[in-house]
Amino acid sequence: MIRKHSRQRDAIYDFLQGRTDHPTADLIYLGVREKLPNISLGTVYRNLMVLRDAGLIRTVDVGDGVIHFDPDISEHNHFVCQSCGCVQDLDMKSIDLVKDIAAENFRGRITGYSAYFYGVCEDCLKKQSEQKEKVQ
Amino acid sequence: MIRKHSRQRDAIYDFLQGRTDHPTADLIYLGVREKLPNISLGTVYRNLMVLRDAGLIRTVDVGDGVIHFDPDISEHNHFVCQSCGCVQDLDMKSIDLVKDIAAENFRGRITGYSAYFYGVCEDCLKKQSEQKEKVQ
DNA sequence: GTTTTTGCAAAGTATTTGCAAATGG
DNA sequence: CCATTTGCAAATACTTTGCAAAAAC
Repeated sequence: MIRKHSRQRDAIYDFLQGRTDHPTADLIYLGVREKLPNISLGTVYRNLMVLRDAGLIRTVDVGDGVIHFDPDISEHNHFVCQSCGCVQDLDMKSIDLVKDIAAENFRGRITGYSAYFYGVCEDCLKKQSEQKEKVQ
Repeated sequence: MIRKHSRQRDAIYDFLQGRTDHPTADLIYLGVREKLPNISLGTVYRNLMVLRDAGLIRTVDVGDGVIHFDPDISEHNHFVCQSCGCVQDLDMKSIDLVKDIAAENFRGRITGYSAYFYGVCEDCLKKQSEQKEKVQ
């Protein structure tokens, strides 16, 4: 639980605000170090988990073995580009419908789900078609 | 790519066949060691990845930081019990519908998704209601 | 015989933790 | 002042890798 303020935690929180690129702890560490050069990676990890437990940020798992962090705490899903690795938000309607579909044939209680979608992002699709044009 | 047979790889594959409990590499190592006491953990990891790349088994990520392995290569989703940690198969209809819902407002190309559902499994629900009865 | 696979141990990667010192209220 | 938080470094957990020897074909 958060009991006191700390410049470090505030800096980490502020760094995340407005970002939609879902950085990893390592990237956050590098970014926050520009304002607080003495901050340590351990402190970054600790505070990210504290902020997560306080419900102020979210962790995002996209199957790459690294935790990503998201300042957007509203219920939404994510997309990972298999070409460039970027993680994007997914504005997904009927997000609860998915849970209902899963619960249909299941005898336990389903309270939620975690999902990520993968494929090729808009930018990489563009680059791919530009490459094709060059070849022709 | 698989070029030669090996007792180790066969034993790992056989150990998984028929299982629905999605064991981790470590558990597979312990299990296979009963038949091949000299097998090493590195060999287990190597072969699990070889089998996965050959499309003979699947890896399952349920957000607990450990890779689980599944001999069932058909498209299906998974459920993790937050009480006991077990991983169960989910017989989920309209599995592709989920992809379609996600693609609605997205400008890239979505080719697939990975999802796991969480909650309380049937067994743990039962245990919980038994506990309640005792207290009353 | 040549190539693949193994066992072992060491390395790698991401994250967590113990502890004395610093900071916050 | 006293409890929380920090920086540092060491530890942990899981997985991957290098290499000489063994196994497969």
